[in-house]
Amino acid sequence: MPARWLMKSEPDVYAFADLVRDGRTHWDGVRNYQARNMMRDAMAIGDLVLYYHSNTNPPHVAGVARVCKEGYPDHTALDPSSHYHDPKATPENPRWIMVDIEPVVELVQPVALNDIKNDPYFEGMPLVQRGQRLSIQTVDEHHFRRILELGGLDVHDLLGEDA
DNA sequence: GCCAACGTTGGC
DNA sequence: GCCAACGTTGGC
Repeated sequence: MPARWLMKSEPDVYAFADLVRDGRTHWDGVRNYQARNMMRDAMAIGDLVLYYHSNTNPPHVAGVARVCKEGYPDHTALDPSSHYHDPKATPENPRWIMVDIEPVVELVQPVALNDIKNDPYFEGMPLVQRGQRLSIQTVDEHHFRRILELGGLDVHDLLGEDA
């Protein structure tokens, strides 16, 4: 069973529509060890991702993406001209890791953070926990499915299951 | 723009 | 290894 994830992006920086336009992207710029470790150790090709828009009103899940390349060095850490440059990164020890993702489908209806917060079904989901800032989070299967439903998608169809 | 929560840095 | 200072995240 592939794992389920949630990845945050500010739509002004890189929205789900940008991912759809590009067809695929490097998830560069992650500079948090917990998030890095998940990309390095746990994310696998085929894993599905809830694409979450943060720092927008309202914050919401916008679409579904899929991991299409597993963890490898984030070259922006080595690039002095990059906003994500890290002087402590070296080619021998690149320090930061990224994965590639590709779009699967946009939600028919975006699922707002508030709707997730107000639904007891999502109790315990990291996204709604106080102080949770991680830009990459694991998502339980039942939470994942419920988000897709609320987003107006056919879950069985999307996951390739018999109805 | 505010600020709570949290992570990182670096002096000691 | 402690912890104060500082930076970032991200909802509101």
